[in-house]
Amino acid sequence: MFTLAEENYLKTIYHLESLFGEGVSTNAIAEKLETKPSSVTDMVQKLADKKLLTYIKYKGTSLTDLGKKEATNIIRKHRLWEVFLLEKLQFQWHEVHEIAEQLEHIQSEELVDRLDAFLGYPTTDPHGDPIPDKNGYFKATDKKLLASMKVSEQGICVGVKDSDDEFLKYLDKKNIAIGSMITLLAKEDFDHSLHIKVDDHSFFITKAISENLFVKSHESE
Amino acid sequence: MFTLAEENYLKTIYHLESLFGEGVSTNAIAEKLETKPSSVTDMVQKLADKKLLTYIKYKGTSLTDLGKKEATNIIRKHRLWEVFLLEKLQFQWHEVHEIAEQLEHIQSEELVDRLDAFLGYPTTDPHGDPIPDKNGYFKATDKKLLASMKVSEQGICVGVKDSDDEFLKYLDKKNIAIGSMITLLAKEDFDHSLHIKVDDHSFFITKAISENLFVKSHESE
DNA sequence: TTATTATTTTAGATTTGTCTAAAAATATTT
DNA sequence: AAATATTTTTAGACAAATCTAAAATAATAA
Repeated sequence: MFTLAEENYLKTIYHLESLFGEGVSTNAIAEKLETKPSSVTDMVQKLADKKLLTYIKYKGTSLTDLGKKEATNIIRKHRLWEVFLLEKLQFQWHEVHEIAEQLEHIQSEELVDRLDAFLGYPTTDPHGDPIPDKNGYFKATDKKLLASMKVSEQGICVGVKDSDDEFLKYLDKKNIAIGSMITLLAKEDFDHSLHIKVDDHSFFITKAISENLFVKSHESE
Repeated sequence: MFTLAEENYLKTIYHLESLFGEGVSTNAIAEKLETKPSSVTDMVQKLADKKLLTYIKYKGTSLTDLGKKEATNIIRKHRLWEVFLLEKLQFQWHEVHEIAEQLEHIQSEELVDRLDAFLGYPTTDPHGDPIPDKNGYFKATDKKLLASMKVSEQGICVGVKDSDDEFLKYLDKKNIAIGSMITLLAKEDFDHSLHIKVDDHSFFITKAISENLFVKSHESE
């Protein structure tokens, strides 16, 4: 249906739009896709011709409903494959994204449906992000940053904010994964580091780490 | 490492070479890939520059060891994905090839190794063809055509010769699959049709069908 | 408000993989 | 062996997606 390049543009514009609102700038897209602004202008005009987005010169672009539908479908595929890689093939957290970037472009609705069923219709991916259903519908999760927890509160790890490779490796090393039960033992006011317990093991994490990990309150479950 | 087009050429040339011997003709490649001979000439020269094959003008091409290694790796991936689709996602026989054509191009050695392990290191794919190991090594199966069986002999279905879509649908309908036990009840000399028993069900098949189904003698197992 | 800076677009070139049409080489007939 | 047919290659063109360099527009500062 769409080329690889087109799909990557749609996905990127979708993400930028949900982060910063309508009217995504040419430079923002170029930076995310590691390409030149002039290339973005070309492609955006092409996608506008195909009614996947609206584009006003010098004013940025916004996806149409059709474009959003395509984008969420690609995101659905990406996240389902991530679940597959992690749960079925025992990949580690930081390894799944790159491979899912390729798998998300495989064209077969039947395949996606069967994969979905095979995985037991998961609703979130290994990063805690929701997996859209066949119609592109999904509800935002009630996740919050580990940094916002109160002392003695318990939370279940549901994802990460920035999936930096080094960070994901750190999590793997510390045995923090989706579903890990995290208890906040103490807060250090001086540098905002946290003393936490994961499973049976307790240790300290820096402020930066705590602001990059999403948890779901254990009470709310 | 290689582009999609390059990989498809390598795979096609490998298949043609194993069928008809060294020195694959430009037209043969063009026909298989549904492209023009002039396009083949261009690509073949490019692949020769990359030392993946040897090419002599007007004389055809043959894969180098490097080219064969690449080709068998793609075939390995294709066949592993076919097993996955059939065994894990419950696809039918005739549906797997087209999707595997896409999946075979996913780049990740780690992924292939883990998939291999996840599937239990299968040695043949759903068409009865051997799956090369990591080093490209595989041994030819001792399969033979159903048409060559003797009356009252038993065989296990191991694959098909031409995987025509209609034919695979026919097999699905008749409940003939990899591993099916087939007993030859009788041969009709007049039209060479066969009376066979599959599991508990017996019926007639035409000569054409019997010459397109591979079995492995049950004694040899 | 004018000058300067940053962003975005246009124009033209490049690469990959393809095509058509014509030329060259090889194979087959007569 | 010459004529004909087939196969293969070359030459030149094209679409997709990208780039560089220059021009146009918008935003910011003096």
